[in-house]
Amino acid sequence: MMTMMDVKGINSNRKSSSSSSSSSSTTQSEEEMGAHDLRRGPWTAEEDFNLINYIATHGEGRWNSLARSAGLKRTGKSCRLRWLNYLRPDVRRGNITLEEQLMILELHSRWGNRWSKIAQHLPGRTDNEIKNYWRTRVQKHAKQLKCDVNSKQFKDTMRYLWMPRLIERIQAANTNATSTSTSTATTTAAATTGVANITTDPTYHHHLINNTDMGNRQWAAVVHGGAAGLVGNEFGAAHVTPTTYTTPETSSTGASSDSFGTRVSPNDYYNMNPDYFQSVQVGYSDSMISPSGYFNQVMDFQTMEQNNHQLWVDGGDTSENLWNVDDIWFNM
DNA sequence: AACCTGATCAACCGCCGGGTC
DNA sequence: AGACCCGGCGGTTGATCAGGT
Repeated sequence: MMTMMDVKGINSNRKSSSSSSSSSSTTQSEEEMGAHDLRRGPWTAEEDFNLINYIATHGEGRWNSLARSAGLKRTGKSCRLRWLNYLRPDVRRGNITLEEQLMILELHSRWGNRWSKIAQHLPGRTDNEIKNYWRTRVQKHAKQLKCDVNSKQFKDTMRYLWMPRLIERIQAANTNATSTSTSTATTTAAATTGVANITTDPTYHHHLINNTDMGNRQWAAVVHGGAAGLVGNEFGAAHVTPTTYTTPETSSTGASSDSFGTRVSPNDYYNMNPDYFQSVQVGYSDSMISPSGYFNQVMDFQTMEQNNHQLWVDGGDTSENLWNVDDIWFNM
């Protein structure tokens, strides 16, 4: 049984207490519950404790009745939100990794503001967190570029500039990790095979450039390409280091730590997210493209980047910020 | 040290769809 | 059929933090 000190929410809340909440009017939820003494605002450690213990015993669901049964003076919605976004044991905390950034960009380009759908592909991340990330980081950059976040210009910048650059960085981290990892041989062999597969596929370059198609095949490769990137980070490594890097092949004995120092074994993670792991594997085998093979195609993007640069600059947009990718995007 | 400003993110709101009666 | 409840989603708010002046 957990103790009060285990509760994550201690001193972490930002909003004012219920006595100074932003609204004094009766809410819809209050009316629904027929209650007049509902608390709002930041959750206390005691409330967190009660909610966690109740769910540990009785499980999730039926949030309104859960709130009452647990003795919480909260709406069901509030309990659900607190649980899903903060108290759930598999919630990841800490910085959004490069791989996660890449995935968010890609998935958002496909699905738009479908945060929960995007979050499903980022295990441990909540829709709220991704939404916040998008609004605070991505939209900020759109603002700096003086273009609408939904404009073609901004989407092209993301697609042809930031995403390839993210891949580059992931690849660089990958290379750095593998160069000092005991699993170098395995990874290199796989990479070599993958390159061969790609270069014998005459349609591949077209697929890369015709990015309306990038979502499925290539993305599956990118996802699995996280051997030192995404997969490694799925286990909690904010940034790949030689000491924490593990390939999928060796990951069963490997472990990495997140920014909070929690060590999670990959096997544990796969057990927690079997669907996700399966989907990644399916995507990878379908694509027949190795991670490194995909990353090698970055050169195509770089060529496009240069072409785009010429096109856009010549076309009259001489904004320095527009092309100062590292400054505006990666140094966040 | 005090103030200002922008960034962050937990929590709230309103709306909608599905299920039940 | 329609009223009601509930859960889920996307949008928004605002307290707090951090860095700059």
